[in-house]
Amino acid sequence: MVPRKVSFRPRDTHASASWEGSVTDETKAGPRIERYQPGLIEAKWQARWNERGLYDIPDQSDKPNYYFVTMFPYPSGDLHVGHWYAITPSDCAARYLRMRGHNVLFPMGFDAFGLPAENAAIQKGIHPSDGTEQNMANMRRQFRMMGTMIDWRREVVTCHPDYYRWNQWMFLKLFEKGLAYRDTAPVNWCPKDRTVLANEQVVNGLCERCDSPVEKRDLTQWFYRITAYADELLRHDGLDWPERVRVMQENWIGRSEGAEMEFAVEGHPGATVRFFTTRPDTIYGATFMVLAPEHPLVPTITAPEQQAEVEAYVARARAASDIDRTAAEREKTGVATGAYALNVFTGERIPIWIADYVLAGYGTGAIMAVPAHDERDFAFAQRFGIAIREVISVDGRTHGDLREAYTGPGSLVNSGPFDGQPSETAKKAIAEDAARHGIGGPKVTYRLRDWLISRQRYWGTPIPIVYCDACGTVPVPEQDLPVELPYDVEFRPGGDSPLTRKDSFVNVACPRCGKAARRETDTMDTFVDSSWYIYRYPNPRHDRAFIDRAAAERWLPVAKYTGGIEHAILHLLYARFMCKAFRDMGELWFDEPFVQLRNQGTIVFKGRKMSKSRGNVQAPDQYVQRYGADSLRLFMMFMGPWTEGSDWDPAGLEGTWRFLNRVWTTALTPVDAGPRDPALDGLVQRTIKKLTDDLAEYRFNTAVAALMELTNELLHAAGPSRTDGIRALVLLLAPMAPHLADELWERIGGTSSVHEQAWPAYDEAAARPKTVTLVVQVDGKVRDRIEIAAGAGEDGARAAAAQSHKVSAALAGASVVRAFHVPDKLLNLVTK
RNA sequence: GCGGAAGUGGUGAAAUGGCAAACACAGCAGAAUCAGAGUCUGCCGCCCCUUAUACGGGCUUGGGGGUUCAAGUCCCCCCUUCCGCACCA
Repeated sequence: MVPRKVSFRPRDTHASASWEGSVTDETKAGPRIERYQPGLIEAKWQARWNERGLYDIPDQSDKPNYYFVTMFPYPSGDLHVGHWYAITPSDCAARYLRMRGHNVLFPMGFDAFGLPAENAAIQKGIHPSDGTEQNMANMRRQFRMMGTMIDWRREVVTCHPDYYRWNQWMFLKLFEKGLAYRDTAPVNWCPKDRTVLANEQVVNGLCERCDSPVEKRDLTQWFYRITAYADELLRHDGLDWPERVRVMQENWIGRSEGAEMEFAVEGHPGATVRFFTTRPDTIYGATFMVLAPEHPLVPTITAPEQQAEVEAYVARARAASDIDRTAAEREKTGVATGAYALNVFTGERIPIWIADYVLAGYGTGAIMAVPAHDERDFAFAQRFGIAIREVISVDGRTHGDLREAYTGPGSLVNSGPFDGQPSETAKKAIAEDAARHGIGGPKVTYRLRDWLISRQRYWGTPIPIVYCDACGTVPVPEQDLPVELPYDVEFRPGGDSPLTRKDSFVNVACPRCGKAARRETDTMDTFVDSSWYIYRYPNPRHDRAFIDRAAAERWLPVAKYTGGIEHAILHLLYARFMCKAFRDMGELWFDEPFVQLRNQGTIVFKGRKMSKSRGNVQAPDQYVQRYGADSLRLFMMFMGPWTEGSDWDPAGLEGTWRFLNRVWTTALTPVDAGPRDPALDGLVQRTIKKLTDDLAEYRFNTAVAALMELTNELLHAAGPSRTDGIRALVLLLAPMAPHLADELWERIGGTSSVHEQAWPAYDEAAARPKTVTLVVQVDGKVRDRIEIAAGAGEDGARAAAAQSHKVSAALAGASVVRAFHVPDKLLNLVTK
């Protein structure tokens, strides 16, 4: 049984033997009109566009170039409703710009490396390469079914060697510049995916992909030095980006200004504790220090009598997951090391503790603790009975026992020579004083970590490095690229990457000395692949460089970029970093890859984000079959504001389907003779204006509504105004419903394709209504609505209002003391 | 906890400080039809007046206050939801 909500009449819009005979009588007296059959029309126009190369975009034409990119998909095998929601409105916006007179490149490709393909290999025995190729073939078919204006000649596929060889080349360039390096660090390990992850790919302690709790492991891994660009990445000057994304990037980079200093450890000559603080002004209140449990100094400085307790605490901290350790509002724990540091400013010896509220990964993994002016230090000091000394005071006096930490500004007290200084100036003064004493100085710290790019998996770009016992870490020479991923490998559940077991891959002669050496078996994070694909679209087959500069200079940077908000700090930050790094190498000529960014909202199904891994994707195919791609495209745009996202409920699809049927009927019903209709002419002009503005701003929903209103009027109109209105309607509909528009364009006698027509122009004066409804209020309450000629002044409006008996009745006995007139809209008469 | 966005009919939603609910979905009624589907027309926030209709009137954008001739829109306080950050020194 079919549930009622989604019960559809048996209707196959695709070709059937008898379609030519199926006609309906739409008008009482008029001739019979063919039924709107999207299946036939869409197949016809997709084939014709293809034959004519309508979307083969030249690099140069008589029109200005415009580079419009929407994020390319992972080839999961099917374009689901979420993809349609992301892609078809973007396609509409690109088509609109094309009609506005731009030479618009709207390319597509596949982010084709990644774990799902490899997991399928392990579980189902499908080779990632074969599975991915099959998936891409199906998705290309689906893309054509959508009616997109993609220039497929420029398709980019990241898992093909002619793409990833440049990924490897870029790695070598970054390595040369010291921007790619190998280091041992505590890293995030996903036990389910059996690979390390970048910080950006860990969300609340869980793997971004599979939601498994992430473990910390000390591993030697490859990093891209994104932190070298931290300050520049903080700036979004000149970018037309959503504020939200900018804020997310700023938070992620997390710049803080302060000072780094070091205190000597008592009884350990040469040993110092380096720490970062944003409040050097409070240093006279530092009554203890705290090291992260993982801090390398801990074993050295721990006093013998504290050793057992310290070791136990460190072991516990290491075992705890990040989620447990960072749980908010957790009670403070910690252990004294028994060691003391010397606060050079106060000359006091202060105890050194370890506690897990200090993070190994931030700053130096050590802090000076100022309980009087930091909430966390306050809680810790209270719990362990450590001295709390006030050094910042709002009123310049000291106050004895503090009940809570004071974290605001004030003037310094108990701070020796700095007493009386405002805290803001003292920050700088004390940091500089520290520099004079040779124990540190001003310092800026970031939360952003370098980008961990190596993955212990097969289906990715091999990292072009060879390890030689004699020569060490040796980059693969450029001329030996690509380092090809071997096809013939064995996939096993769990364990290492298949590459580590592939002797013919691993064993290699050292490029430097020729002796036996071993290849790096890690592959690159797939976010590396997608961090530069936009440079490849202009000429994806260029084999001399990662970018065909001659072609790319005509397009780059990307004028409009659309995609999901989930990439705010992942893809978008990485892509900006790569752009800047290669700009500094002279390979790119612009500072930012994406001039304008817009995020579509998320389309959810029953409250959950649609994704293949969650198993709740909704297939568009049945809807395309029943209503056609044009109806579905239109519905994607009509559901609500595109940037807000929506719950997937196909019920409303019936509305856009009916609308397109009305357009069809209206456009093909012969027009009776009649006089011009100035009111309809005005509506046509206003609709053109509305569509022009709305499509430029991605306000698809109100644009569709305006076309519906126009169509509802045209339905009952006659004469030349109707003919002109239909022509405008077909042109305005073209970016949204490209197949239907082209069919109607042909049938109403248009030449070539509707997609090669200019966007209709409008005349501001003609768009203004000739008669308007004047709302007359008395004391702010609506009393009457009067039709008057547009352009009447206040006197005219008041004269018209005086004629209204409803207004007179409301004014009975009262005298008008003031009047407010909004021309052509409203008159508010205010009485005593 | 900090930062941001949002809260409007049965539903999706619309509204440069100037007629709240455009445009649709669902629903109801009618036309046409042997009948259904599709199509077309009308109704479709709440309350009151009225036997009922017609005609009227009042209220209504999460709650409370304010600014204004006029507030969904601006300001203040509160509630709720969603998103981001979250022991970041």
